[in-house]
Amino acid sequence: MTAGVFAQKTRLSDKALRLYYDMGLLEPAWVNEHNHYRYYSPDQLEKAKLIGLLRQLEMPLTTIAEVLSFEGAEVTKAIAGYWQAVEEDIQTKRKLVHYLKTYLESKGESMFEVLIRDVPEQKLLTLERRVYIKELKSFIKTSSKEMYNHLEASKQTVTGDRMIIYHSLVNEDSDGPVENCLPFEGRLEPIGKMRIRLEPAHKIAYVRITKAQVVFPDILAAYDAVEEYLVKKEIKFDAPREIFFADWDKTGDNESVGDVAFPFKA
Amino acid sequence: MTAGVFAQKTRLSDKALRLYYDMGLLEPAWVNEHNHYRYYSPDQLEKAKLIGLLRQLEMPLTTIAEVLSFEGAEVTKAIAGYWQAVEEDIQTKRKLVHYLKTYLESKGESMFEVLIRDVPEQKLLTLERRVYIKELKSFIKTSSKEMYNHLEASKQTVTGDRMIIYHSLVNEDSDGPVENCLPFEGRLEPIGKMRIRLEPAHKIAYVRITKAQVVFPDILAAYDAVEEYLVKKEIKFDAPREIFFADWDKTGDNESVGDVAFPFKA
DNA sequence: CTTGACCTCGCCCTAAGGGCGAGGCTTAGA
DNA sequence: TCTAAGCCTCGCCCTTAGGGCGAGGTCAAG
Repeated sequence: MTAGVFAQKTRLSDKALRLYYDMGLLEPAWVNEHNHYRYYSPDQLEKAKLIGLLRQLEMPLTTIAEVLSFEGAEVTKAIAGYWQAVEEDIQTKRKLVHYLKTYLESKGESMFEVLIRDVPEQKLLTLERRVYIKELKSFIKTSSKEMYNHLEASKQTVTGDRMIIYHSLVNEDSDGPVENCLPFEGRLEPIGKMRIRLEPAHKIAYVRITKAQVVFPDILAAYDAVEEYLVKKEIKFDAPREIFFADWDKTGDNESVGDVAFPFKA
Repeated sequence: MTAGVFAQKTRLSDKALRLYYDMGLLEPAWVNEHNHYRYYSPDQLEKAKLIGLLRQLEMPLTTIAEVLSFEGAEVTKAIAGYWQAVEEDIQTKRKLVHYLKTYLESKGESMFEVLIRDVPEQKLLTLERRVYIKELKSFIKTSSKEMYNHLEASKQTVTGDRMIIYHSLVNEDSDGPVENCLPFEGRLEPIGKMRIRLEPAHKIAYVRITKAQVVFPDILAAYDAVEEYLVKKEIKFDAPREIFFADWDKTGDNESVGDVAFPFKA
């Protein structure tokens, strides 16, 4: 079967078939070595059609190649896995759409009240790492645990509110350094990747957030509110942070758990 | 504010900002005519951030430009409209995933029994048009109504099963000509774009489908079954058609409404 | 005056092809 | 046997929304 006929039968374009050949996704049954004419066999119709259907899902060709390398139930599993990821992606975007809606509707009348307060000098035990948004939760969990363990082993206790500092943008495809911080007093040796540093006294502009608001994209509104406030006042600020003063597990969804804060020099 | 500072504040890349400038989506507050340095004003932060969020939805820049050209509630509406389209697209794909699952699971043991029957010569009143899959339903509805009206006005009646012939591929981005056909007897003048033609006697290979199966992508399985049968027997066939013998509105979801058929010459 | 940081511009790259045109191959008709 | 039409391949440029890199111009501070 010539390339043209095969294209018609599979409802794939000639160009697409050539591409699949070039990248080894669907090799013709026979290729004339002299003029490079491609000839397909009827056995290949099924595979070609499957590729076409997977492309209708906008599955990338590399993923399709993977899927086709499987057999039997694995194929279905691979497709389901891919689709699961798509659904999750859509779910995130859905939330963003919702956020945009409320953001645009409440334009101007921010739901947040921006406050200012002084933060005294603090000694911090910190763990910093570059993480993507996906890894953020687990990073916070494990790094907190490590640090608490270290403090306990050293017979020291936490003396302030734990903080997450976002030194740079963290999202789907940008891993800003994130620093998990625990304030303490007394003496402590740094172990592993932990650092001990002194944070000078400063002021922060902040808004108080509830547990329910600590979720993408709702939390963006909190950041926006503080940032807008500072920009309006022409105050220069440093890396934003989330300061948690409540015990996460013991806090209800509509109770305050912490602040979204931007430090600045008075 | 220089380009770099603005990029940091908006969390957009420098390249992106330049692109938005080049295409007029977000013009800097001032551009140095001599060295083309761009300078932005704080007023533009909000717009830039909105663009960034819309890009997170993977909204195309042209659509973003449209959205930004609106004001007030129109903006929200435009975003909602865009998102609606995305959801519909996902819904279609979701169905396709489901179809793939059942298709791959029931590999080999097709649920359809392919049958052969003779179709006698028929006189057809037809309306043909190029339509995309989106327009298909409404085309069938309106063209059927037109033809029924014409038959009634001419005191003729339908003498066979109505048929939809797909002369070429119809989907999201390919509008094959689609022909809606009503068999009749007697004399009739063609009006408007209607055609009257004689379809010679032929054989068809077909599978019977229920009302529930007349929906993308389930109907693909029916097409596949017949096509596979004919290919295996090395029988050449013509444009496929859907032949409906039942009254759509009076048929239950699991009752047969028609056949998916491929005509061929014996 | 120099250094380093910042900025622009231009080129090439991505994924999955679409469109077009040159040139080669094959086959049917004259 | 010649020719024209149709089919095939290959190569180039185009699309989106930028990313990466390098050359060269610019700015502010030491």
